[in-house]
Amino acid sequence: MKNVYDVFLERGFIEQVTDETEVRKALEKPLTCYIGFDPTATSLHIGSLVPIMALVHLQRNGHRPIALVGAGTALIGDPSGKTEMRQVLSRETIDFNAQCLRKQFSRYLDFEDQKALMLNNADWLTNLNYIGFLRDIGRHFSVNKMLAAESYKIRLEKGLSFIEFNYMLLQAYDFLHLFQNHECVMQMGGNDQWGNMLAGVDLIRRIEGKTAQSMTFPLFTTATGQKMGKTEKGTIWLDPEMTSPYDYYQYWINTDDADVGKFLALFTFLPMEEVNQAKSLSDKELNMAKAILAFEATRITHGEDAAIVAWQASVAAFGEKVMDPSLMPSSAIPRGQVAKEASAIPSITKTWDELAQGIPAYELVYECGLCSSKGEARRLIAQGGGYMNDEPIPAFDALISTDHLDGDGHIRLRKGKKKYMIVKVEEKK
RNA sequence: GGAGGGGUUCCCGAGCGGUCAAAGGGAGCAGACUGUAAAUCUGUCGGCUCAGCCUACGGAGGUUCGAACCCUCCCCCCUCCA
Repeated sequence: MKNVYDVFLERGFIEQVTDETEVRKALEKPLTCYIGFDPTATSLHIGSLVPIMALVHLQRNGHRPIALVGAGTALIGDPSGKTEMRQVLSRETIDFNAQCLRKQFSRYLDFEDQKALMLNNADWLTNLNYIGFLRDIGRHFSVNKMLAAESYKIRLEKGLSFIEFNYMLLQAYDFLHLFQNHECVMQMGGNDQWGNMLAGVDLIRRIEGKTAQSMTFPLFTTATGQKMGKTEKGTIWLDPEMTSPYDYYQYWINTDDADVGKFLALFTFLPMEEVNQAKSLSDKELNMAKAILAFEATRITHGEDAAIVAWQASVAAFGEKVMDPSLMPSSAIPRGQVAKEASAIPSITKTWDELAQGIPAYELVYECGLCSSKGEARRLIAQGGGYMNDEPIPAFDALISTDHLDGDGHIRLRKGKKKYMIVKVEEKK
C-alpha cells in the first residue's frame, strides 16, 4: 500500500513537516494522528475541509485519526495570526457546538471499534489546577521565545491579553495529553498552527524525552486571494441545513480556472492520474471538470443522492451539459442525458390570488431573497440585471402575475447570470 | 494610576460647524466582454411608502437656526510613563 505521506504530497496537502524522513518512516506502520477543530459554530465550513480530508486519507490508509474538538481551548481563543481578540463564547454555546461537530465528523470518518476517535479537550483542560499546571508545564516555556513567535507579532503591536498568551501552552498540553493517553505521535493542522504545534512537540520532548511529529497544510486561498469558503452569501457550511447542497455545489462549480486541478486533488478522492487530466483542459472541458469537482465534493459531504439532485438542478438552471465519458471515469457523476430537476433550486410559493393581482417585480425580487433590500432590487432591475423566465424585466415596477407562469406552474426569476429563484403558485381552488 | 493619540458607513481611510448618506481605495452587486473562471472597462454600492422621508460618524447629554465636526461626562483601543 502506498505511504499516506506520498498521498499527501502528491495531492498537495503538505506545507511544513518537522522531519520528512521520520514522518514517512513512522507512517509505514499504523499510527495515531490528531487534528484540532474549534467549536466556534454549530457546523464546520469549507475551511475545515482540508484537515477533514487529511483525516479521511489517514483512516483509509490504516491509521487512526483523532478529531479533537477544542471546547476547552475555545474558551481561551487562539490569538495566532489574529489582529484582535476573539469574541469569547459562553461555555454553553461551546459545549453545544462541540456536540454538533461530533455528528458532523461521523459523515466522514468511521468511529467503529476505535478506528477513529473523537475527543474533547474540555475533558482534561477544564480540570487543570493552576499552580500545578504552571509548575509542570509552564516552566518549559520561554516567554522570550514566545514573544518572538511570528504568530504573536501582529498582536504585540496591537495588544495581547494574558488569557490568549496561554493558548499555546494549552494546545501543547493537548498534544502531550494525547501522546500520553492515546499514543498519538503526530499532529496536523493549518500552517497558522505551526508554532503551537511545535510547542507541543517540544513539550513532549522535554517531558517524555520522546520525539513527536507535526505537519501543516497550506492555508488555501483561491486564485483570487479569497479565503476558502467565503462568498457574498457568507460562509459555506458543511451542514445542509445551513448551506443547501445546491449552494454547496454552486460554490464548487464557480471555482477559478486556476484552482480546478488543485481542488480536485484536495477535495475529491479521484485518482491522481485522472486529476492530472484537468491541467490540460480548457473551455467547455474545463467546465466539465468543474462540474465533476462540484459533484464529487458535494457527494463526499452530502451523499450521492444530494449530489445528483444538485447536478440536475444545475443543468435545469444553466442548460444541458453532457458529460464526456472519458473524462475522469472514476467519478460517479451521471453521464449522458440528465433529467432536469428544478426542485433543488430555491423557491418561494405564492398563493394564486396574490399572484393573480400582479406583484411589482422589485417587490417579488426582494421577497424571494435575490436582493437584500427593495432599493437594491429597484436598482438591479433598472440596470437590466433582473430577469424573469430568462427575459430582462422591463421596469422595476412591472407587474408579475399568473400570466407569466410556465408549463410547470413556475416563474423563474434570475439575478445576474447565476442566481436563480423559482416562484411557485399554490393550486387554484 | 499618570501623560498623549485615537474610535467615521462591510473593511481601510479622508472629513473637523451648513453644499455630508459623508472624498479615495478595497470588498460586494449588476452591465459589457466571456467559458457558470480570471483580467479589464462602465455603473452601483444604508433603508423606505424613493424628485421626499427615516436611520447613521463609540455611548449619553449640551451649545447652535443647524453638529461626524464645538463642549461635558462615560465606554473602548493604542503609545509612553508607573
